[in-house]
Amino acid sequence: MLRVYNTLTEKKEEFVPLEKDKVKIYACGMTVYDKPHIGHARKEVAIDVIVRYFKYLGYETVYVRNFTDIDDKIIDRANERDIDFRELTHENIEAFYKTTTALGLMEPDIEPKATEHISEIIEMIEKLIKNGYAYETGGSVYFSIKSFNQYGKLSHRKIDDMIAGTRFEVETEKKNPLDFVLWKASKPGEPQWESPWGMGRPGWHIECSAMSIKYLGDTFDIHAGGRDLIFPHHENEIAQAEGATGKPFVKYWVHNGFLTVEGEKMSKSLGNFITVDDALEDYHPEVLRYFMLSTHYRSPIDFSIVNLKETEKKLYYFYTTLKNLSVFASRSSGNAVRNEKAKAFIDEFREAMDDDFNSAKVVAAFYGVFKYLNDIIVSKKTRPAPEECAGFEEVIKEAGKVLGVLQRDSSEIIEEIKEIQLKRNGIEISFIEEMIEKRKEYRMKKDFAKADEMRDKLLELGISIQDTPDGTEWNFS
RNA sequence: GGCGCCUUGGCCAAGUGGUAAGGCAGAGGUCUGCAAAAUCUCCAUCUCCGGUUCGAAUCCGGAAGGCGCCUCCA
Repeated sequence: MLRVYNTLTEKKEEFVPLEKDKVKIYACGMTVYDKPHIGHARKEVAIDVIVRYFKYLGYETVYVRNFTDIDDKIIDRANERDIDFRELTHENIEAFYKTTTALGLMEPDIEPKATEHISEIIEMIEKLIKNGYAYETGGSVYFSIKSFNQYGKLSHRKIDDMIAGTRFEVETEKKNPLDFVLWKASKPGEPQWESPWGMGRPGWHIECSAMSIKYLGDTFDIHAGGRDLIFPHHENEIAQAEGATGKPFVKYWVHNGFLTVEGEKMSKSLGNFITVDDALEDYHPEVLRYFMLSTHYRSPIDFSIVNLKETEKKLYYFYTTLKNLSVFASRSSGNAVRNEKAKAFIDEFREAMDDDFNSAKVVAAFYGVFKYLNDIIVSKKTRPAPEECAGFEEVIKEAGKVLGVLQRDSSEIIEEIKEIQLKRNGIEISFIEEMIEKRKEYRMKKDFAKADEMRDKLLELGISIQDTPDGTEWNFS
């Protein structure tokens, strides 16, 4: 039984889809005023795994992820660079796609853009005015939060408390300081569209309500996003959607925790702003992905060098084991056999994922199985039959597919990781090969003192070597 | 000022009232020319103080520390 934590009820609930065997998911995508950063990556990986697990369970999924390609920040950035806002958003959308490809994220079924849904937005605003939830003033339209008596139900706040804590300047045309803009009258030179209230553009929250309802219906199963979106963005989305349709908007609200960098919040002012591109310079995409999954999606995660290196080591270990395993599995006559241990692993995997997508627990389960495999494979006595080895390969791939890891060819990915490590450490591979060659010569001459010297030199650079039946191998330790 | 979250061994991290998963690091063993890799063994009573309970890391109250949101933010 799958259980999902719902921000609305603040509890883990049994997942029951609105429509049998079907899950409709909307995840708030980027506001494309800048390049995607690693916080975006975390959110994308989290929702990606959630969607993958639904598919794994046999649900038909409809996954919608939007681009908000018009808002104040976009206009400001475009003005700073003196380019058209469309040029800016196009650029950042391309950058976003680059990272989703690198991180192996599934493509959503639908990717609507705000600027392509202006008429739906206007329609929704008209409904809100008609239903008495919104008012027009000076060419702009605002949502009146006082008129929506459930306002605050998602973020569990009281309106009066929020007003007391208001720190920003109250815009005079608003009836209530917490009222938010649905349609913004445009200033000269700004992007603008025609509307019943004059030229203007949509407010920041309305696009998600309009687009999610258009593609998923008035009520759908899951709406996801970062924690920070709970208020005001998602709170406002509920007010808009339910105000317009009169129906419940979303059944389960899912929010991922924040990512910190070396213990601090990531921000431009702290100078610790890391784009996905930056991160991919130093770490393999699958390492980044696996790192994101080693902590439960709702918990905060700290992006630190120590943590990343540990993850890198883990993946390296997994793929090395997989490589050894495949040697035996390839002798299989054909049919893979899942023995007790293999079945137990899959059970563990499902149980963990059923518990609010607890990928951190899956990580532990992976450890268990890899450790077990390393143990039994080395000995001829305990080594499972080739068919059983193939069975292990199968279950690892099966679980790995949901997390989006361990699908690649072991040898290839090991080489890729090594390349990144060499680059990161500024070491030439030719130097390593030279040292290994020299050591080999000394060893042939039984000059172990000299041979050890070669090894020590490599060790100083963080490189350890292993003598295997197939020759000497090296890796970063 | 308001609302919410977090605090588990040197570090990272699961823990859903029933007697602390896993990993890294560390110590010791096997293997090895020596190593490394792999593997085995060892290594915590859960920030503090009260309370509920036969029994609490898990529930309640309080304290301390950290964080987030309330303004754009995944």
